[in-house]
Amino acid sequence: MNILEKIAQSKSAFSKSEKKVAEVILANPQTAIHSSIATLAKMSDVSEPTVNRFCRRLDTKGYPDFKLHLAQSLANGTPYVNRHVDEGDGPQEYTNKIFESTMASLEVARQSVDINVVNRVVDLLTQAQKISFFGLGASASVAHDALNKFFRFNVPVVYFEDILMQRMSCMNSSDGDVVVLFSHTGRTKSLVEIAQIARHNDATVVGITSAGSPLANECSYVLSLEVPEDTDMYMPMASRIAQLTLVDVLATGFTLRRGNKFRENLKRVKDTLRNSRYEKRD
Amino acid sequence: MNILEKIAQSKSAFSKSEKKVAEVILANPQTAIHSSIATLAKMSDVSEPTVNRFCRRLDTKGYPDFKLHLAQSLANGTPYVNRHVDEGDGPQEYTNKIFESTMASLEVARQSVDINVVNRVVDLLTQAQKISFFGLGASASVAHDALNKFFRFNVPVVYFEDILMQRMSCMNSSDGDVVVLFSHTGRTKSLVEIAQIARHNDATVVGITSAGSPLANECSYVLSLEVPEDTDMYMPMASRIAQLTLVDVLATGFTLRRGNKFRENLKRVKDTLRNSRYEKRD
DNA sequence: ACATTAAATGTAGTAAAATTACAACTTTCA
DNA sequence: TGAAAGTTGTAATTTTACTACATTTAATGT
Repeated sequence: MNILEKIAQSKSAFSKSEKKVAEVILANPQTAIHSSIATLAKMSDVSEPTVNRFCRRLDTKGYPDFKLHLAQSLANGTPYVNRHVDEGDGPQEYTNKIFESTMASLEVARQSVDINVVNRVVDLLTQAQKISFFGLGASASVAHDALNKFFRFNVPVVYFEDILMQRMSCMNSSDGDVVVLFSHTGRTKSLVEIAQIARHNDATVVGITSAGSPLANECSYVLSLEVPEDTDMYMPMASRIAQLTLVDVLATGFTLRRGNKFRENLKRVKDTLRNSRYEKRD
Repeated sequence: MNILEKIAQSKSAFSKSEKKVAEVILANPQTAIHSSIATLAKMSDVSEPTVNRFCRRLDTKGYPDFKLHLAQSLANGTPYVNRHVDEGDGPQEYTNKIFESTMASLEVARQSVDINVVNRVVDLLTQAQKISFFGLGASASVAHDALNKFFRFNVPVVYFEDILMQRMSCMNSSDGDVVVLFSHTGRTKSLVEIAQIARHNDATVVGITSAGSPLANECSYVLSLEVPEDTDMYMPMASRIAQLTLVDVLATGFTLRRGNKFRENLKRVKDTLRNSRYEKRD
């Protein structure tokens, strides 16, 4: 587990002086890994053995071992999980926190993806007669994005923002059609209804939503993404990004399945856009 | 750069004994990071100063510093550097690669963001009479998402997919209006025109695009995101996610600027959605 | 082939860093 | 208030890393 996270969490288990050490390390971890125990002790205004005890409390063998763990936590661009934005943060702080927590969420999401389902869904998509992408609210833009991606593949793909259009579209669906539904919570009533309608019309329904939700129960296949809740801002943030990344994964799987020739075709699609762009001169 | 790669590459620059050290480290790097210079010397059958010289040749300050670098390289099982999807990849591989390269891109993007501009743009947004979000193609869904976010803030916010609507909207803009334009390349002609129209009508134009592009030149403020090119798939992937994360940053800055009371208001907006959802029972 | 020089490696001593043992000081609760 | 548990610091010890220098090995020219 990420040791910075661990420090933040076990704060209550620390003694007064140990907390001082924790503060200093959390404030500038990059400095910490390049300091000796003596300098860190001085920075935290405690004695050297206190720093040592601090390290052991975190289940490391001692200071050098702790530094190693710290270095690893800082290495992989997935620094602090759960770095929530708070009131007093300036632009520098909140910007970093948002980026970092987004990355952390992606890491969690990555580990929660069921590869077998991914593979199965890619299968379905490559064989689909028609693909529909629907989502409401924040997930609408995810569906929108999926449309954009799959549109390039020259397959029949459908996306509606309007809930009634979505319903009508699903009513007209049939065997061989795939309906992909996006919803973080999986509790949006209208979307659950759409899933039901689509299934009654023999379409295959894929839900990109949270496991065990009402929507998940109505789907033929569920790609569940475990994403730390964005409780702070009352806005969906990380969940959306995880969904989009999953769309990238599906799109990538799709192109790989279609093979090399198909990818050349994609390049042509991109080239077509050239006329609508200003040339890049190097 | 990953130090293990570096060791492998600089093999020719090493002396005979140094090569022995390199071998041992490459063979079992996990052991190496937990060994002292003495044990590593014994394992490699060389003297301690040789190990030390080996470390310096790799541009580290000494053995402890080298261990730090090594630990970072080992963190997270070869982190995400240049992990491009290729032909033979199975679902497991391409899923991981996509997630990892997305995270890597976010890290790069984070470092390239100009905090001062972020702060300035948040300023503008909080004071705007009307906010418009426009983007075309892949960036359309980003604009769509921005709409969704800022709509919750109860500020006049506008988004159109249709290029003509976008133009008309910009023609009607006036002093105090802020137009935010999304484009990865910044070379889409119609979007550059929109920037010009908006500026002629005294609106403030914010570009979320690449620095130095034609679009950037037409904007009052440019939030440039440096994102590694997604050359592989001929599809915008990481750039999009970086833009979305930046939208999150702006939205967060916005709410922070508006203060605590405002955030309670956000909570109410969220609660309003409750009726359209199935209850969650724990 | 041998001498001369440069490079590489190791030995031994030194400095620095981390850890331990223990003493002094706080806090807690009867 | 005073004993016990917990916390923190001082000083000594041990471990670790580094430096200076001596020795060996390799390279080059005569």
